[in-house]
Amino acid sequence: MNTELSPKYDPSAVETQAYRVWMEEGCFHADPARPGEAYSIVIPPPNVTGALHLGHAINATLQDILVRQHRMRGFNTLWIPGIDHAGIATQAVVEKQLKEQENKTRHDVGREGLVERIWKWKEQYGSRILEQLKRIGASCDWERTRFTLDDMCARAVRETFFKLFRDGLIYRGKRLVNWDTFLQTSISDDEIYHETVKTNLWHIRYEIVGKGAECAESAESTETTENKAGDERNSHETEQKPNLAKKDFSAPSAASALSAQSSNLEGELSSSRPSHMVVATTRPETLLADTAVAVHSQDARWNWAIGKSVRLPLTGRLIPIIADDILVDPKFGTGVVKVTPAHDPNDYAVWQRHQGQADAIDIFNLLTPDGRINSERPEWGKYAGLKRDAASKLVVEDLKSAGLLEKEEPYETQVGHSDRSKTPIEPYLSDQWFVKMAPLAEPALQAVREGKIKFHPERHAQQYLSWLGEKRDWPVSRQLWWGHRIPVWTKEVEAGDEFKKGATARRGKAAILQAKHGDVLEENGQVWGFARGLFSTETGKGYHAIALQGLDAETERILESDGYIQDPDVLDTWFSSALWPHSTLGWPQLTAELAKYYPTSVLVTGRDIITLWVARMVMMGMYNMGAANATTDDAGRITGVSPVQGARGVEEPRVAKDQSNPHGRDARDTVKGGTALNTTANFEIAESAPRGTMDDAGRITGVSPVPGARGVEESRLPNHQSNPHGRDARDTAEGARATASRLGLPFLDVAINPTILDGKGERMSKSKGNGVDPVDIIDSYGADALRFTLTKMATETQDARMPVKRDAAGRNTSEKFDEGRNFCNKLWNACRFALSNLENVRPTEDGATASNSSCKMDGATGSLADRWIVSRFNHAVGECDQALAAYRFDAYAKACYDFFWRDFCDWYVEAIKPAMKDPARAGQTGQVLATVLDGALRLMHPMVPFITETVWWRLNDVRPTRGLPSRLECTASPRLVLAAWPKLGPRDEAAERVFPKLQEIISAIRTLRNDHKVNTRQVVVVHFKADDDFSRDMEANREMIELLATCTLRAISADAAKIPNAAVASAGGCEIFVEGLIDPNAQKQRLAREVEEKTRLVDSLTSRLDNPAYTAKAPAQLVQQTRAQLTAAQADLAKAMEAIREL
RNA sequence: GGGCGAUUAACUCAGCGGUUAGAGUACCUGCCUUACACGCAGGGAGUCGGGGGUUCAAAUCCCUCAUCGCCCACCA
Repeated sequence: MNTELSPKYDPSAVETQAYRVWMEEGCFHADPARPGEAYSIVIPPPNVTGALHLGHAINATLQDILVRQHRMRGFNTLWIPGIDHAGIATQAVVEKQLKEQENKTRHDVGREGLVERIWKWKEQYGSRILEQLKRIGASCDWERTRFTLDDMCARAVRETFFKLFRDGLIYRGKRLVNWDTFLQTSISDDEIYHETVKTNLWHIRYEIVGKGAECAESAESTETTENKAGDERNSHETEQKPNLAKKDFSAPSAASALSAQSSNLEGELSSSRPSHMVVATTRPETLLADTAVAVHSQDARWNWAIGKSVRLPLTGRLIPIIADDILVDPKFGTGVVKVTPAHDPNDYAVWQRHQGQADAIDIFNLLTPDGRINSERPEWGKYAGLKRDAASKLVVEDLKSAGLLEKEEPYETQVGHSDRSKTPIEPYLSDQWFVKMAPLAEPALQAVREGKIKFHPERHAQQYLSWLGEKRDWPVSRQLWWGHRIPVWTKEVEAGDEFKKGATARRGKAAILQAKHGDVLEENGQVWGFARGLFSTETGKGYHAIALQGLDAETERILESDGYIQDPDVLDTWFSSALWPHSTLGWPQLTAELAKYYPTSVLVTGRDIITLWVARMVMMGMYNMGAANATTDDAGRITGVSPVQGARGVEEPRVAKDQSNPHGRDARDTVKGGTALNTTANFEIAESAPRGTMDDAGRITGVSPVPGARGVEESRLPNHQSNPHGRDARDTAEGARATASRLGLPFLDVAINPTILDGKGERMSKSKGNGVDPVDIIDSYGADALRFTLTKMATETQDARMPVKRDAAGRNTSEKFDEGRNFCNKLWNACRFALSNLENVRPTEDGATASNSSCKMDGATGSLADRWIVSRFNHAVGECDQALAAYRFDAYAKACYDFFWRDFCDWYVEAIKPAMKDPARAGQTGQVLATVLDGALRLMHPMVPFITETVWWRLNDVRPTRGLPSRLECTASPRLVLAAWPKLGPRDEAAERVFPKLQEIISAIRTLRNDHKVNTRQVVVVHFKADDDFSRDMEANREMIELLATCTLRAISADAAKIPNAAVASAGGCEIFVEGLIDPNAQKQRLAREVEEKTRLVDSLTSRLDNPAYTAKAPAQLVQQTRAQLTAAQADLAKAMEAIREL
């Protein structure tokens, strides 16, 4: 290979070649059999909905930095790439395309047709995404690329669903869900965004109807029994009671109604009990499905009416007036709330709360799946079939003509919209599968609370904890066609619960009908399914449901030929994402990869999916991989599968809880607000815990490692389980890994990468049009430039703003990448220069040994510059190590930048030019140059891999042996990607003390030259007045000073005489006189500035020292330092003032 | 309503108890000094959002106000 570096840096040539070599040589491929501690990362799989933008690019870059650095550090490193099928999002995109291009809906093309189209989309965008990642330079193990919908993931999904199903953690229930009427599927809370919508608040009159005609009497009794507090107001009410009954309900005058209402609001002096209640709503059409109105039990305006009814407008149906102190805020509005359980989450909660109580209320589903008023109730006849807006309009009109519309006022409200279809969502009552969260969430909370998993920056743990702490059950079914189909087959059972009586007389799949509720189904000792009885409150029918454990087309066929039907729904896309860290490694098979690389080392992701994804991965990782299912060695590696303890171990803790709950209600199954799930709408019969036993014989592969008692116990009882040793097992890396492995944690660290915003502070996204395609940036700036800039932006302050503008080609771009490009260009050219110097110099003949002995870097004979740059390099190594260990990528980039550009290019390379031309010294300095260049390339490689790799090849050609093996590790490696990470070496304090002083005086001379407008090439004559030590240092480095300051040193001594007509400066603790620079004005200006500065400093230091508290309380060393500073500053000031006087 | 974060040079951001607050970009001056003009040398530029407090010492810690952003909940 010709390794010569082209004079002009051409990113695309460099990138193409380097990446091809890495791929051809399998540099990214991980082999679990190879030695080395494991370091593994799974990529957050990008959605296959479209191409990647800069948000993905920064995420990939940061992971690649970690992966490359650890690979160089000798870890057995694996980075798994992959893509997410992104269920609803992808289907929505394809459906939209279908509509736009062919004007068809999914129903026109059918399930298979649509899924086929989505697969095509997936092929197209999936490969585009992988291509983008490669262009960025991601060093993923492409042989292990996964897709959340591939067979490997599918097996993990089946296994997990099966386990949850068997363990009673999955149930089917009627729930009020967020319904996307366009896509006709439920969506999770997280897929909703709110938009402010201008609408009206309609005040509607509901006529109060007593039980029979005896309103007054019943009112009285209500008061006496229920009102213990609020006597004052009650006395009003009691006195006013007689006026109540006689009212014309049908058409009260507006005036009287208004006055009645307003006085009611004040709760005083109302002359009569109102004949009606006024409720306000933004959704008048939902009143059709009202099943109650609620008031606060302590609200004297209304509590007398509790137990009475109101006549529902337009339908005439009577609905009860109930008390609900949670729903109703008596201070808000009229104090009366209409209750539409099937169409409002709060109202649904009311319905739940009142279930089984004396004041239980009804629930009617109002809508059809496509968002129209349904025709389930005859009373809705006129409105049935109307969509939201039409129904609303008509209802309002009808209310108006019936005189029941009290008023109509403009109102702004937040309306939930589906993130996928961008249409308003409707609360909708439907059958869904749910995962119980409480038992899964608790251990996941614990893992973070106890620091087993650490967030970086730490504060992000809070979001995780607060979300998981709610333990809201997870609705996992989606009425979609793109995704993992729910692996449950059901068959109606005629005699209601016949399935419960079945017997497993025969083994084998033919015996499924005999399987009874709670049976583990097996054949030849191989478990294949689990049976459960379901009961539908809606149809009143019983169902036999079987969840399959694995992917087995044959079994599915048998089931289906037996009349079983697979559930049509698919799983929430996050279900498969939640398994990602272990499913990609082969689980449920116990693969070598799983044993070696799980738990993964770190998850790098954006903060927006901490709840959606991170939390669920922890839960499912712990559930599937936790504890007793595998034994581990001391380092936490899985060494084998322990005998599966069977379902019993899992059951026991659960059974204990269930016993208190004989009706199958699950008190743990709560929704927000502490309301227990009402279980009469729950399909599941769970009167006994699953009872299956699992055969542990004959399991080789393909059978799940089932969590045994221990893991589950731990997770169930976390609060009793304070760390007995009082110390965090993370004290050692090995301990951390062992703990994580035992608990099944998917990763040890979570590093949150910044969100990329545009110049206006808006989140970058395709749909907003402010998204930037990383490939566009790579095309115009280069991948390394992209990576450098993104790395530098990866600060702890999360939002990274990036002004975006449009380039000539109409692509989005950003000037932010100039910095990265400049850096890469500098890097290229500096390397080219260094290498051309090295080419011209013979390396010391006998290689490392000779050079090692001839170059005494920490002795006195090496040049100051040589010793200094090695020390600076070691400083940089320390900075980089520290930064990367703390996930401070910006600090890593800065350390590289400062070292390479400022120290190496600006000073070292300039300083050694004469030495490299001098055959007597070039050998030695060449070794240092080669060695430091070697180290710098290693240090920067994770961030800018292409350019460093390319230069590395050239360096290997030019200098196969660098020298200085004792300082910098120089293990021969033909490929930088596989070379060793630099070791932290010692600093050279003397060199780092003296060199900066030389820098100072050089800068001072340069400044004088500039101030006096001396021509760049004109050599000036300089005298120094300096102490003996520094005089010696300057003398020793005369060549460097003269070169870098373009000057000749005339006199250097402690008593150098003042030179007439010389420009004067002081720096590095000495006085500098530059001959022949006569520009009194410039000189005056400069001295005046210096006097001002020094005066300020002297004042500041003086006042500090004058403060007795300071000298008494501040550290002595600091005080001493301050004194020394003051002395120096005073001396400087005196000199400057004297110089002014002499002008 | 609850939580988190931000506010530092014209712009984008570091710094998070201790010298005269830094970088990149932009700007000004001079240089095409044969590695690099995507560069070199030099320079100007900030009462660290306002107010209070703690401390010998505050950009840094605490309180408060203002503005902006994000997350969660909710608005009948």
